[in-house]
Amino acid sequence: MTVVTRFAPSPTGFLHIGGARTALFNRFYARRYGGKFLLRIEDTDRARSTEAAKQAILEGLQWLGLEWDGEPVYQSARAERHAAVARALLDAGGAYRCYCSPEELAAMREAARKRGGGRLYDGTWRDRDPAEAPEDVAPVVRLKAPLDGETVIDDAVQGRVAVRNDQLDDMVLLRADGTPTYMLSVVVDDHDMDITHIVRGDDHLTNAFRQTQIYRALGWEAPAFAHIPLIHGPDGAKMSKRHGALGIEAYRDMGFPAEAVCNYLARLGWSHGDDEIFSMTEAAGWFDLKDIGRSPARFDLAKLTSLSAHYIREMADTRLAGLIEPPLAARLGAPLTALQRARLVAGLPGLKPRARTLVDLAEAALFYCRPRPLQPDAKAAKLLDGAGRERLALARAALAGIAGWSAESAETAVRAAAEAAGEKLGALAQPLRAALTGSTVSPGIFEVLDVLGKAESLGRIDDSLERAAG
RNA sequence: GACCCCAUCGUCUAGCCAGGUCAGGACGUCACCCUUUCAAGGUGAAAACACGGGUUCGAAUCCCGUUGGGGUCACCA
Repeated sequence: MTVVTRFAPSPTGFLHIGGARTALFNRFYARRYGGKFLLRIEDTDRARSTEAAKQAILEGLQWLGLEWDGEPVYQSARAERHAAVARALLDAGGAYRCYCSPEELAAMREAARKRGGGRLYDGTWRDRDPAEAPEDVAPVVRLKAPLDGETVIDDAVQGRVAVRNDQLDDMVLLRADGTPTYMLSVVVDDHDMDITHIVRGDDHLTNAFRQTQIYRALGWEAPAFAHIPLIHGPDGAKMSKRHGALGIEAYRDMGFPAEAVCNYLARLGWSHGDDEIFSMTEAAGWFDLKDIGRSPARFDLAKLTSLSAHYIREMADTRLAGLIEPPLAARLGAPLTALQRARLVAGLPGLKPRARTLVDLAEAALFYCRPRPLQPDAKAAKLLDGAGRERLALARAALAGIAGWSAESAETAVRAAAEAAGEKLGALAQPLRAALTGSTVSPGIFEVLDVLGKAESLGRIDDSLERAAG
């Protein structure tokens, strides 16, 4: 049997962190067993589904690198098939028409609450003679669910879970307007798409019982279920808009590389021994449902950030440059010139270990690309006053005499100048840093000198010297 | 409220199924080292089996209960 998994988001909002992880696990599982990973857009709620949300989901998946197999299936396009299945079930006696009014239903719900649980729907029309049907009421179609016994699902994550059938009522399959409900559509689609494993959030666990009853009524074999615990916000509460439930693109915009987000998400609820940092290919090779935990996890931005820093450090310079060029150009107000790009790539090795996100990195890289004269920040400006200016002049003189410009030769020259002046290296390095970068924080100063080149370096130093003099 | 699920450092987790380890790792925190700033890196430290009963020579591991957290209870998906 070929494994077929699916991710089935409803396009009523962005792709959130939990959905992304669900998609990731489904993809891992399909890859692990050489199967297929399908995408189904559950857009049957026309009132709430939006084109923008659909795009956000597709783009989010693509950004994360979670490509699906084949074309996405749109649930709304299959409504006629869903309804036909329900009508066939009706003809076979596995379902019936119910003419209850919303008021009657509300009363039943109230009665059930007073009773302290159990079935909501009291079965009024289950065995009633259809001849008694009121003529002016459009009926819904309900499943004739089993009254006693229990419905059991053997969940790959949760284990065997059983619910007594007297807790489950006759769910609506077809609305009064003839459109199928979610519960029916999901079952028909999963069946028609040959889904073998349904990996989804814990919040669907109770739906699994209802769906199992539909499968049974239809005489279809249910797929295997794996209900993964939800991701909670940092405070332990359910992820909601108030509690850090952002769209995946928000994390992209915060500067987290996609591989860091994937790696982080993979470790939330799933583990492979003590492995923390791994590629998605490795994870797919290791992945199995039995290694998914049963308890919910809290979202921890600090750990994501540390993974982000790791992937930035490890990333190839040219690729990294490509990722931060757009925001850099935006800050500069112009596209990068070849010279700026060359300096950027050359400066990246020193910049990388100092950045935690791509946003940090772009910000820190700005000084390599800024045109002269640089505008020093307040702390840097202070380093260029009085004594600092004199030491800077000392450093300039030492630098100006260098024949073969390199990080090493610059270091030799500046160290010698510091020693001659009876100063510590830092006394010359900090003013130099302020002049060269406009800041008090930067990569190693000799590396900066090297990347900038002799002419640009001396030019920036002179800019500072002149500013301090004037 | 009813039904269902869960419970190891602050967080993510290994260990649990097939009881015997100083309960391991990672993030974060703290200290020290390195050092031209800031990072990175290195070394080290503090930090957990929710509670109560069993079963057993022995329980984080098996059983029951309590407490705490979570999910679901629509003609939404």
